[in-house]
Amino acid sequence: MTQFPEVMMALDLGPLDSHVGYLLRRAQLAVFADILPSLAEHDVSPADYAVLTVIDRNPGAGQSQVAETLGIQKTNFVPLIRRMEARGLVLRTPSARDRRSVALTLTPQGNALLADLHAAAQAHIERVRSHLGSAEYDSLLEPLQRLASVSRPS
Amino acid sequence: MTQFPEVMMALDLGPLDSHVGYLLRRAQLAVFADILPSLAEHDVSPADYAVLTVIDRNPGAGQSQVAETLGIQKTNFVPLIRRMEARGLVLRTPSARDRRSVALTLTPQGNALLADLHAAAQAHIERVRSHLGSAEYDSLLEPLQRLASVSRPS
DNA sequence: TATTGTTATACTCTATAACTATA
DNA sequence: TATAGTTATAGAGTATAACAATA
Repeated sequence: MTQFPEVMMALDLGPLDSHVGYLLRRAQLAVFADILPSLAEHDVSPADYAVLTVIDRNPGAGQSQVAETLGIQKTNFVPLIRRMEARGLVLRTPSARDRRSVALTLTPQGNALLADLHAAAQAHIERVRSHLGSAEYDSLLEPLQRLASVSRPS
Repeated sequence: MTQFPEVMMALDLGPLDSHVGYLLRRAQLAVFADILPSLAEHDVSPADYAVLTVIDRNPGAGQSQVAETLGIQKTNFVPLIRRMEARGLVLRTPSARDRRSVALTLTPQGNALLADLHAAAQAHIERVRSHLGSAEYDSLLEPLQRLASVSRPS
C-alpha cells in the first residue's frame, strides 16, 4: 500500500507533460539555469554571449544585421551594444561604404572574455550532455535546429 | 508552421548553431509563436492555459501548489488567478481543513474554454509534428522531459 | 516556527511609435 | 521610398521584501 508522502505530492500536469511547447519552455529554463551563474561571474547575459559570438564570427557586420540574426529587435539592441562598447569589449566604427551603418568588431578584451565564455559554455554543455547521455543529447540537436530555424525574422 | 522568407544573408552563428541552450530558446520562441494567436483569440496566455489545465486535472488544489507545479512564484500567481476568477473561469473557495489555503476549481465556463484551448493546442501540436516528421517529433519529447524535470521545484 | 496568500515594488525583456541621416 | 541607427516609452514577465492569518 502506498503511504502519504511527507513532501508535497506533485500535481498532475495532464496533457502538458507531453506538450512540446511546455516542455521546451521548462527545458530552456532548466538549461539556462545551469549556465547562468558562469556567465554572471563575467557580468554577461545569454544574449550578451550570443552577440559576442556572432560579432567574433562576422567581424565588421552591422548592428541591425547582428541583431536580426539573433532575433533581437534593433531598437533593443542599442543599449545592449552600447554597454559592451562602454565596457571596452566591442568597437563600433562607422562604415565607410554606407555611412548609416556601424561596423562591429571585438576588442582584444572582448576576444579574451569570449574565450573564457566559450570555455564556460563548453563545460556547461558537457554537464547537459552527461545528464542526458551522449546519444540522447546528440539526437536532440537536429530537431531543435529545425524548430529554431522557423523563428528567423523576415 | 509557416516558414518566413529569408531576405537578408544570414550571419554565421559559430558554436551557437549547436548550442543546446540557444537552440532551446529559439525553438521555444518559434513553437510559442505558432500557438500564441490561437490562445490570444480567447484572451489567454500560455501560462493561463497551463494553469487551467492543471486545475482541471487537480480540482481542489491550493494556489501555491498549482503555482509551484508550473514554476510560477506564488506572488506572481495572485494577479493571474484573480483575473481568471474575475472572468468567471475559476472558483476560489476557502479550504475547510486548512483555512489559510484557497481551493481552485474550474467553473463550467472555465471547463468549456479549456476544451476549446485543448482543441487549439492539439491542432498546434499537429502542425509542429508534421513540420518535424512524426519520428523526429516523438524522439524529441523524452529528452525534453528529462531536461524539463530538472527545473521542477524540490 | 513554518506556510498560505497577499501587497508593493523593482528589474529585465520585449514591443511600438517616431525621429535623423543616409541610401 | 527604404534602411541603419536612435530615443522614448509601454507592457509583459519575473524577482525580493514584508506582512496577516493560520498551521
